[in-house]
Amino acid sequence: MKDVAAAAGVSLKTVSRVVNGEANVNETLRTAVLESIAELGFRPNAGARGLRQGRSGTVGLLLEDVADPFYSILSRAVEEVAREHGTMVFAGSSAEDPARERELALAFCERRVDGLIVVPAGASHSYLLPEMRAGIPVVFVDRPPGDIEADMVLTDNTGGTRRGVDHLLAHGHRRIGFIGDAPEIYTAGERLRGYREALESAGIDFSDELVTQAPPNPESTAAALDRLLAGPSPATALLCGNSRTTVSVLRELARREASLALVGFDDLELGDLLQPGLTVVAQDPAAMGAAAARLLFQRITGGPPGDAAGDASGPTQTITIGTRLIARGSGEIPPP
Amino acid sequence: MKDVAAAAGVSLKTVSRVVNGEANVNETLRTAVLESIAELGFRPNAGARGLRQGRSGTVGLLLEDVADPFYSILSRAVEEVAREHGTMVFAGSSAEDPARERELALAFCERRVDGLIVVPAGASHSYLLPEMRAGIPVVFVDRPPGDIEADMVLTDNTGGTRRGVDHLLAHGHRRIGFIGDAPEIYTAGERLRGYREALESAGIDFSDELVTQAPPNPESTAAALDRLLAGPSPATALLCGNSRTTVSVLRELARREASLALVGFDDLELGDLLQPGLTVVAQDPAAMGAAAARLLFQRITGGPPGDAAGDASGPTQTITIGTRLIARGSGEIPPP
DNA sequence: CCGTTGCCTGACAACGTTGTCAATCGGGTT
DNA sequence: AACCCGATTGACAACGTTGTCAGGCAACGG
Repeated sequence: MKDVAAAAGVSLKTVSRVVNGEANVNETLRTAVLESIAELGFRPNAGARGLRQGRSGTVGLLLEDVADPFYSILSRAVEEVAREHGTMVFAGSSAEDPARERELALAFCERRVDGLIVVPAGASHSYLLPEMRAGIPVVFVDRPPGDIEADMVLTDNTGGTRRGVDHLLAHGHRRIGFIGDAPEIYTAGERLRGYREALESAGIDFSDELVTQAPPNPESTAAALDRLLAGPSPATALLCGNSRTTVSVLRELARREASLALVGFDDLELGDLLQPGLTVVAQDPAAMGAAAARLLFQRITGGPPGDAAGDASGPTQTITIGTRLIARGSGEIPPP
Repeated sequence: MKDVAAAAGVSLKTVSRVVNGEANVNETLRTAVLESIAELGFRPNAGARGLRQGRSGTVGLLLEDVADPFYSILSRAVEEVAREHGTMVFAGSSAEDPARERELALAFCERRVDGLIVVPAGASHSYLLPEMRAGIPVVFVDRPPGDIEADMVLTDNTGGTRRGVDHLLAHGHRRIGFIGDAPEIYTAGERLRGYREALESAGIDFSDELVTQAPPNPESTAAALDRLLAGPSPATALLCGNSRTTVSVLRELARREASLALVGFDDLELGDLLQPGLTVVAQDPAAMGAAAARLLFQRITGGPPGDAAGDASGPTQTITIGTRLIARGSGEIPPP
């Protein structure tokens, strides 16, 4: 910038004014400065600007895994909203490791991100309190934070599984199994709750042997299927609590050449091409990402105090995103 | 940092020394400083450090679409390598729009990224020349840059389609169709070349009516299928030039209840669950991302001059990543 | 003619950090 | 006793930008 000023024969400050499009700069000088800028290939240093102004034009996005379709779609939605605010996105994968989550979050904070969107991996997030007090807004997505209060964007997990079970009930099933993720996982618990509620509303007793809560690996899923299909009155339908479980179940069913009514939670890319098509309770990761980003930027921009939606320090908000049942065949198989 | 220094009763510089783990600091003082840091919740400002040191600990990753599985896997691989170097990744989606690509790339440069990994959308990249001359290394992935010379990481596209065609030939096919992306796209051209070469090696005449080059939307794919399956000697096998085309073809075949031998280029998540399983020429996006990132960090770190692999200003390198044929059924259907 | 106003410009400090250099101190060397 | 050495510490400038403030100038009203 010093060079540009010298080349254009003006002061540093005038170059700064031109770069920032401030009013009250003589048109001749402005042109001269712009020419020098082009000639020298000058590009303002966002870091230095951030240092002076206190804003980096940067947000951090902390996911379980950038490569997971659910999160990558969410990520893209965040990016789009950030773009509207002239902000770039740091993305990082926690790999479900609380230590790594923390390490990444603090690394983002060292980069002085203007805000943080976090899919919690660990159970404790009090390590973020100092940062939040220092003025970095944080929005949690998909799962609530462990031990602090903050804005959240969640899926209507309970309503989703309720809808899935209702769908199976409507097709005549009474023995409906559920295979969900480990009970420590927030979403797993919520989804199980929806399953129970739906059965209860239908006046059907909850039976333990129809429910499995385990990590979604092939082995435990196969074992869960064994349990479901064994015994005198086996399950005729199954609700899968997450997409990895759904995939494992599909593989296992294909291997056994077995079939039963199936509804998955969370959509799969090629669900319509399977035989039969996969019926799912679809989440809307793009809506979640967009909602989280909007919430975050409201906090960053900081509306007038008192305006609940805009006040940077207002009470925390929770946004719940609904689910959509997509019937493609597998969920409409009647009981034998 | 000033506050920490005051609290610990030392100078700014001593705090800096402790933060950076420099030698020659009295153990007592070091402890005192660390205590003050913890107490005040001090976190060093990476922007200011970058300003002084000339390194931001940041790289930019410019993709077509963060949400696309191919790129999101690539992205994760880049993140892992960056992590080893204590570097965070800015990710951005160009949406195949050259203007947006440029805008994002320059925004990254304003943030003073230490390097740039780019999947080119546009045909011209000379706009990056000033930045590269200013010392920002750039590595291109998946496609070569338009009009500049730089490091690249590419898939062996030609070898991949050759392998796919060979596979179909080995299963007895002689009328093998090819539906690829528009000819402007680099990878589409390379893949078509592999198709031609494989046919040539087998002594089979290339026939125009078996080849379509068009954007991978459902309509043009359906039209292409029409052409392939019409006429006196229709195609008995088909090689799809990219995964979106593959999906369109699968949908269209399902709709028509038709079937033919099919090999896709680029793997699909649930390819093994389809009936029949989808045979593909799989790319390795993780390997591409890792290779690109390693190349980039070699340039950033800047090995000894003369060391081709490490010299920051050495000659450009091109790394080619091989493909893998995964037979799952659809490519092993014999001709009627 | 003079004070006022509005426009335009530049000098300077400050943002938070680190590299450079000088200063101090205890101890060993000649 | 004079000297040198290494270890330890701090003062200060610099990185590239912008906010603050003051100064200069022309037009304007009185």
